[in-house]
Amino acid sequence: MAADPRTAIFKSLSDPTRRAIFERLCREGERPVAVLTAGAGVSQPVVSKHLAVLKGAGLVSVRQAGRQSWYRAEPGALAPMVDWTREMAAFWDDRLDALGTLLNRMDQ
Amino acid sequence: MAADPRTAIFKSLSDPTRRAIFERLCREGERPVAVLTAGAGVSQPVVSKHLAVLKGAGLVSVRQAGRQSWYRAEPGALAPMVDWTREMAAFWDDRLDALGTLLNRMDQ
DNA sequence: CAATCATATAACCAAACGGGTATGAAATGG
DNA sequence: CCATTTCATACCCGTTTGGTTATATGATTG
Repeated sequence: MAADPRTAIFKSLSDPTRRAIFERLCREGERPVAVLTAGAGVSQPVVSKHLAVLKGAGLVSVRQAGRQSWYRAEPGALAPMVDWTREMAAFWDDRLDALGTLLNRMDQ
Repeated sequence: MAADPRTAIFKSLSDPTRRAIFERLCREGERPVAVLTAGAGVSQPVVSKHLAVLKGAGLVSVRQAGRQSWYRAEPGALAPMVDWTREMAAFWDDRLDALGTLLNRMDQ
């Protein structure tokens, strides 16, 4: 999709429909396309395209089982985004700017 | 911009030029538009528009000083994104799926 | 083998997006 | 008070995006 993995991740998650699909995969585990389509609010081809975008960003992977495609969330793919956030937070920390608030949230 | 704060944040950060502007504000602190334009690789009006988008997502704020507009990053505005990530990580944790990897990164 | 089911792809469309140039508006300075 | 600086806004343009319907492909089942 985008050369930069960060851009690919942010772009993938910036669409509500697509993010909702990813959320479902996080909550419910591996699911076939038909199940994801039910309740997505859009047509099956649209779901397939969203899944392709998420796959392009590495956020999901597919397992073929007969005529079904089982998609699953790939947790590790969010790492570049988390790292970037920590990087930004470090700058604020350095400048004693809004110190702690976000870091506390990240540290639990 | 977008009703959902998460969507607004992800969308704002999904453009490389816009994200670079935000990064500079995180690194360098408060800066006027002219300074941000230098090195942005795009024209001043484009920088102003990107800043407007970031402001719409709450990621930056402005302070007017004479004819200059000093923009600064707003750390706290990333909170919904961090919270969402933690939420997703919790699901993986619950399902003992790819446990730890990302959480370790988030917890330092 | 024919029919059907699950998914992906193609073709298409309207809207949003990221960029540009031109202009407006407000503050500053000679 | 006129010229200049600083920024935002308006307008335009090509591309991307998110959605649709129609169709192709591949696996299953009768």
